Amino acid sequence: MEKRDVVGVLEEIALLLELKGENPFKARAYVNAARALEGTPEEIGDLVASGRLGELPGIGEALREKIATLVTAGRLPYHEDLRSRFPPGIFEILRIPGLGPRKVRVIWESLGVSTLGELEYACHENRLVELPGFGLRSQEKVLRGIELLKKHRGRFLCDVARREGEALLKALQGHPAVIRIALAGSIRRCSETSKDVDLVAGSGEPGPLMAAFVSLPGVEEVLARGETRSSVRLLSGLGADLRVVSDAEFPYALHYFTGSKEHNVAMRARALRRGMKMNEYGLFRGGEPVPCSDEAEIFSRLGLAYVPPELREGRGEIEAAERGEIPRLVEWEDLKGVLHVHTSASDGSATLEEMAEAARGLGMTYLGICDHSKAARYAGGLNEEQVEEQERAIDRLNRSLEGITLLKGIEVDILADGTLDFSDEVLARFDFVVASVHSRFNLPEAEMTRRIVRAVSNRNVRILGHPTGRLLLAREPYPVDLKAVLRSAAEHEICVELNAHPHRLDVDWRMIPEVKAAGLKVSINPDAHHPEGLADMRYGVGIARKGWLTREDVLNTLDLPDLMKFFRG
DNA sequence: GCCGTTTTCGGCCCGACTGTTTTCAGTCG
Repeated sequence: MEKRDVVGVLEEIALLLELKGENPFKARAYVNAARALEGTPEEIGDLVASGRLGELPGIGEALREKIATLVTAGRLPYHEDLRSRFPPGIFEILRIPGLGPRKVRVIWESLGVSTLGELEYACHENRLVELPGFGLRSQEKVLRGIELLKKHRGRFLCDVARREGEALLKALQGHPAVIRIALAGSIRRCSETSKDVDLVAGSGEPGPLMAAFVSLPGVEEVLARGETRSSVRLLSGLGADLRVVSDAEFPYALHYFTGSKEHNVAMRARALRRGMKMNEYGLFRGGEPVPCSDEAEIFSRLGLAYVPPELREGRGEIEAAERGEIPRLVEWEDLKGVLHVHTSASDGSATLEEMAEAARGLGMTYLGICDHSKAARYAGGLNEEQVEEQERAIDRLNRSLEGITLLKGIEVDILADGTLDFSDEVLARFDFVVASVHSRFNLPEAEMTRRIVRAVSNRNVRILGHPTGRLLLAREPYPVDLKAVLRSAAEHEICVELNAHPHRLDVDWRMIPEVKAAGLKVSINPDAHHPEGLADMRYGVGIARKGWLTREDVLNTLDLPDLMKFFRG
């Protein structure tokens, strides 16, 4: 069992213990152990094999044994026992905002409700109102929460979808029947969420390939199986489709199944206007195929410059391609450094040094440390003394580190009135300041807008962190007049964060053209809380590309001297 | 369930907010 799976089981045990009404600190211990595992760069198999698992902080005798069982046996009877005490639907109910383990337990025990659908029905019957600790308002809130969940049901975050997709790709790539194979669909377009994995293969023998696909180890259920298309559901709940065409048809199929639907409609209409017909099997003029060896040639045959998959959203990319105005989009290799990461000084799990090592390993030349400020108590926010302490630690490290420079930053909380969590004198000490909203998300739009405008007007602030506060598939953005915020940000020459954490991807790519139009640069920031989190910047690059950004539009493509010039305003 | 020590068990992050209640429990970040 992989580390990620072990972490998942430990977190689920914590939840189940809380549902059961166990000592909450016991549940916390499981969460702590999960964090400890996530935080160590070591392979979990090595830790178990070498008997060093117990050396991790928060893992004692009992957890050491349970984790070892999980890793070696792939399952844990303790976990399965716990799980069997509750209906499976209870996990979905727990995802309703405002419902924690205690309230869910009350609902389940007193109403016998065990699925989202039953709960919705119970709300409509006014049965929640009667329960201790509940009332009319909480019932309405639960209903709104169910609506939100239903809206997102069946969608998966980009990191999950990509991981699953790449695993399938890797498993099939070596198959002797495969000539070409690629990920298509929303994953290839770097969408922030996906419903399923789309794979397209070119092959002369679809039969054996399909047989291999439907019997891959991650497949839970085969939904459909045919010669050209098979559809399965993976253990994770994610769907996966494999379409097999001849090798000659591959470029057309890849384009067609990459989408988006809007892009394809526009492309087919264009083909018609030019006397051709286009579908997933080819491009035809008068019934005769127009041969293309790759996607670029298809675009070229239609009089278009190549359109990168990220741009294929039916938002003017075809018109731009016709004019030859598809920009050279920003690439991973353009990134020079990382801004906005956390360390164990606040709620991260790694030290300054470990984060620096990881950033250097990714080829980055600077790393901006941005732990939380003191108002973020839940996240172990730093006070003024701790900030000074960290400053000294960074100075010490910078003297010994080679190839990478640590920058002194802070993610300062924007307080409810738009003032910041540190005085201007303290903020002025940092190399740069990221200002973010972490509380009071429910202010009316006008007040929220005033609040953030005030924050970005502070001369010490250089970056506005996760500008809309959304959590993908979980929390809507807070109401805010983003255009007004962008105007103010432009006036004060600050930069807008593209938070690359897969749960955020905030600012939304649909808004990025407006950010650029306002004359603002975007900073692709991982908001990493552990070393592996730095690689999330890849998702940020994908989103930046969806927003039509070039290297020049992205702050952290600057070399350190130019970056510091920007920070000093 | 972990940890540190008071070496055998008590404390474990905590304040704001919400909706319930009439002084507080649960949830969230």
